[in-house]
Amino acid sequence: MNSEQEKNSRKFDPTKSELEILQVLWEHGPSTVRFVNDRLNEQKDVNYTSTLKLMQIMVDKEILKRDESQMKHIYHVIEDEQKTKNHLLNKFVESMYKGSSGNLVMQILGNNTPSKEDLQAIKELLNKLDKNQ
Amino acid sequence: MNSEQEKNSRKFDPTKSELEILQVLWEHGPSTVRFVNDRLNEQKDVNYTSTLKLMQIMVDKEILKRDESQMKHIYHVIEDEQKTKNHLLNKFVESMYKGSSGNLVMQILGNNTPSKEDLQAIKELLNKLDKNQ
DNA sequence: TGTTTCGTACGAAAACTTTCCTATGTTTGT
DNA sequence: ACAAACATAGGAAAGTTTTCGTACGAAACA
Repeated sequence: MNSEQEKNSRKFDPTKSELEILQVLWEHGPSTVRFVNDRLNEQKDVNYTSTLKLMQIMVDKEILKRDESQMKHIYHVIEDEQKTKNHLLNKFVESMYKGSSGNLVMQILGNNTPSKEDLQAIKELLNKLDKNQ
Repeated sequence: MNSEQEKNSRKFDPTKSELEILQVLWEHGPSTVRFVNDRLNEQKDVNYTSTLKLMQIMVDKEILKRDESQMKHIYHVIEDEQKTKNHLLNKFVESMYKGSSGNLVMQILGNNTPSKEDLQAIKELLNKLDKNQ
């Protein structure tokens, strides 16, 4: 097994705060600490150096990478957004629905009220899956 | 706002270990600490008193309630399984898919491979929703 | 050039979660 | 009655995550 594969298979389990930072970076792309901290402060009080520290830790964990060529370092997420979300989704389905994504979908459709657009999009996706099988 | 409503609106955020205990109780119904601990030990090493402590904490947090009429206390989950799961699901959708459950379903259907039975069940549910609208 | 503002680095405190040791009482079986 | 097995209670230790104080250098600007 080479180091590339090791890196990919390393389990990636962001903490609550790390996830908040990831979401800012996913939404806005590579950013400075200042920018991320400003976004976070729209939701909650958090000190600049706290955000800095967290993002430094995330670099250590190889969740983020940073461009240090400027004084204001630019941070970006290493792993693809979809890949990470899919991983977290699978973990969620695994622990909450015994691995059955069908169960989860049924709970969504049954207990919540998805918009008509959502429903339409889902139907189309289902049809496409049918044709491909 | 009366205390009943406060109780319902109190945010409920089980930790990782608490969730493991909840899952045992959801699957097997009201149980003793001994039973829960035995189930947990099928997956990981954990001392009896650790499980006891955790379940006592969960009683404090009003996640569990216990019947102390016997020497072996019987613990049961206070909130309904579906309600709790729905709450956690909503939080997940909120933070990961900007609140759009449609987005989540699409990711599931697109990136994973649900079984034919799952797909069929989903279609039927969709049809039922259509008729009710 | 001096001072104010803004940046990173680092360590330690604070907060939260998890684990388990010890004390103590109850039940079971000999 | 005694010992062994089993139950709860409580607190402290260990582990993890989050927050922030302090130090110090670079940039902006009066």
